[in-house]
Amino acid sequence: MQEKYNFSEIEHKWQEKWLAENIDRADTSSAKPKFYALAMFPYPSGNLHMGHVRNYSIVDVIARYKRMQGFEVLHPIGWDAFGLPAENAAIKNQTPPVDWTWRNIANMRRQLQEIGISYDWEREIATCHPEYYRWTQWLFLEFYKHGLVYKKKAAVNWCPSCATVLANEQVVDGVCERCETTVTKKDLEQWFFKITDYADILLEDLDKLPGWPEKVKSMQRNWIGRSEGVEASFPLEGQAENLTVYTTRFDTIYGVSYVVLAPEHPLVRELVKGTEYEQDVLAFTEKMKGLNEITRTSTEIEKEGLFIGKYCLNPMSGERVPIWIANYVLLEYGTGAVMGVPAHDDRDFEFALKYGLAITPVIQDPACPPEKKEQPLAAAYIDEGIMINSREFDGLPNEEAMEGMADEAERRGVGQRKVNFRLRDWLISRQRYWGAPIPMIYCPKCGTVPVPADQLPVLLPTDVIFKSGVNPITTSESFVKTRCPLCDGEAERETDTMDTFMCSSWYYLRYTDPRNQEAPFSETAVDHWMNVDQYVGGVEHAILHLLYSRFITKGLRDFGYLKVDEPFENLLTQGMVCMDGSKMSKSKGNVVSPEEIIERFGADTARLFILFAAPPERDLEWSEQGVEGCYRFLNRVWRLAVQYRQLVQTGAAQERLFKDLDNPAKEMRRQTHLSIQRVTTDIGLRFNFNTAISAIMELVNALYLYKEQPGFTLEVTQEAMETIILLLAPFAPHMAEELWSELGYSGSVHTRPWPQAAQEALIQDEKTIILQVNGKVRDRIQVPAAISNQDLEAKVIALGKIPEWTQGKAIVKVVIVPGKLVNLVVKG
RNA sequence: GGGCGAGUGGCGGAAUGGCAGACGCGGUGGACUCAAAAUCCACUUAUCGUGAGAUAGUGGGGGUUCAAGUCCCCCCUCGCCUACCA
Repeated sequence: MQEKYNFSEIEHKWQEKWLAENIDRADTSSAKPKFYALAMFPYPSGNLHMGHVRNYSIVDVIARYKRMQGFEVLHPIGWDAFGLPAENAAIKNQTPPVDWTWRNIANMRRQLQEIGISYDWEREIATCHPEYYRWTQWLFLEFYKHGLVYKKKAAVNWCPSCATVLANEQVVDGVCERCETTVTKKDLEQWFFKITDYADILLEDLDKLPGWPEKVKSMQRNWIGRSEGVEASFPLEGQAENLTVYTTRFDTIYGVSYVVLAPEHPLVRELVKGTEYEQDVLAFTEKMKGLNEITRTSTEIEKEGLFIGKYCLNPMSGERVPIWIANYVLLEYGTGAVMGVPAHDDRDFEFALKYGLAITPVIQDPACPPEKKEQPLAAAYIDEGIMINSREFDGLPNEEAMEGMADEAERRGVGQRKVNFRLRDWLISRQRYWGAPIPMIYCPKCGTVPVPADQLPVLLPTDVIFKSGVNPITTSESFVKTRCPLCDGEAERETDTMDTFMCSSWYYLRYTDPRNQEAPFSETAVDHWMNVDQYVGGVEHAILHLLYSRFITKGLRDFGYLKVDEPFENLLTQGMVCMDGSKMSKSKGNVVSPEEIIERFGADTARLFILFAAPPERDLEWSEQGVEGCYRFLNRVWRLAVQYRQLVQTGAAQERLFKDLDNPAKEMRRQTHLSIQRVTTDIGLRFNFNTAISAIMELVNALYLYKEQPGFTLEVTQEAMETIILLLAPFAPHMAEELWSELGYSGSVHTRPWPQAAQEALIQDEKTIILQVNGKVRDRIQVPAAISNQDLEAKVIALGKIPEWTQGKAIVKVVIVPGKLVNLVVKG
């Protein structure tokens, strides 16, 4: 055994051995209970960053710990390999995306192997591999077959720079998430997944996920945005048609003083046609179109609107109501038309004030003093109250009136209760090359025809030209020109590819059976491994990826391919890796490369630091000195092993008897088992790896001191050393493995059972009791652990410094917390 | 505007309602050394005190409790998400 900790040599040696033997292979037919540990798979950008290292280290600790606990662990890795950067790189360097991507994967695979994550490499997948995207296409067809995929012309978010459509989720502050170009609107025929059919169940089933952070669930709830309201029909004056509005405050219907439409609302053109208002209205609409998403939807911008010269009738009161258009009404939500109730809505209030529209209160604020009741409102009153100015509903609490009014509207056929969602259907078309082609064919005779499943995959063509602003796939004649599967006539292929969120919405299923050539996965494999027991990734995927994955899982369940309702049983969202207070990123120039750290300190140190510096959910502040501290700690463990080598080796495999231990030995042994207990709960129950590591550090510190004791006990020392190595195995797998073999143990430390805390070792003969007077700590005493409360009380009152504090005062109460504390409450 | 977090030493961070600051970093002192580095040991919230110790102390203010960093109410600051959703 070398005197010095040579991490580089050790790490490479074991990495090669583990890989050659694939010791982390997951066996589907194993009799052990299964555990599926999963990190969100990476985009192969070319290099691993610290965020990856953190993510994978967290999951690796869990995976290794579970293996030692006797579970058969599935811990796979793969590549979310389709996407824009490959294509941009292709344009820039004139290399095909496929080459760029595979080169990046090769490099990142090597980097992953250098941090010693315990993956089953035989299950590695890449979404850009035809054997993978073949099944992504199959998935598309399955959803199509079940009526959950459709094509429609839609005003879509268009990024002029990427020349593609973006999902709402990919537009951030009105600019493209990827290239930060301002997004515009464009009318295009697009493929959609009908996720809205699943809106209710996606919302409801969030309650089935106690293992998810509340934060993520609430983000999904808000995104789905379920609301209950009424769709009311306002008859248009002098026309047969109705104007439909959606409202969640039908109780305020008698307070309507105007109705307002989104400028793009199709009725607007019709209503103003040939009137004196036409020109102004069209000009206003054009102006709105010209504004980008941010300005348009910003609450900061002043409300602006225009009367369009027409009226409709309030379906409840029959009152004549002017029709307006305004910038604050969104076409996409509800019916694109809103009833304006200035007295009880902040936005309507602001609008009415500006344009001098009537403000009629219909709900009385109970807190409003009587003398103010007749005065004009200073602000909209949006809370509960008693109805006024609402005919037969006057005097009722507004919640009650809401029900009555809705009943009446339904009876009279002028309104209908309606549940509305903010969630839109999922637009999956992308006018890009580097993605899974949508398996559809357009035949002049037969129309839109799906590619038969046995003809999959629809391969990406290679005879394409890459240039900015054009979908390269359309430049491949061999791809576009095809034959109709039905009539064999000349036909054309769909040239759009799928949103990469499609590829990542089912990869966790493919891992269960990654080499299956007949199906995306076999029933046996998927039923055996699903659900994912622990999923770990960044909170940035809280909405999109996780919602789409839940949707796809529910669809496949409904089609009969799966049994599970939800894909991810437990979710952990890890914090960012920061430096100097802000997220490590290339643009900020505050990045530390994992490779550099591994070269200088080794993978075990890098892993240990990243797990020790903060609990996993929280942001982590990178600290060079912190890294050195962890390196020092591992060296300290190494030196301990070097010193004890001879001693431990002689007893490595033997049964140990702990008889006639002296006090220091008992204390050392207690420390050992206490550490086992703490590390076990910290990893298994709390995911607090930072405190788990500090518990191991304490054990190491205790052993350093114990060895200085005259006549220390061999068995106790052996047990402590062995425990340190076992507890360290999930965190610093290379060092643990090396020490395990150097100290004469056989086999891999990673296949050893996790140590168990022996209860008898934790028992103390004596305990320290805290003595308080009126809640303040005044003294502490050593007492036999088995002391009775009476004896303890008597002892406390008489002994130590306590009489000093109770002198001349009456003890009114004695609180005893057994084994811990005595509090005397005194008076006078 | 709304939602969710978080405020604890010089720093990262610990504390099932029961000794605030574990562990690590940094700092101080000592040992080893010709010397330095490394290592090992000890100390390290502030104020007062030679000392034993005392007092204060977890963003601010109230409250519940024998006992509050922890539970309840109000307020302040910071971070993230979301945003005219009718």
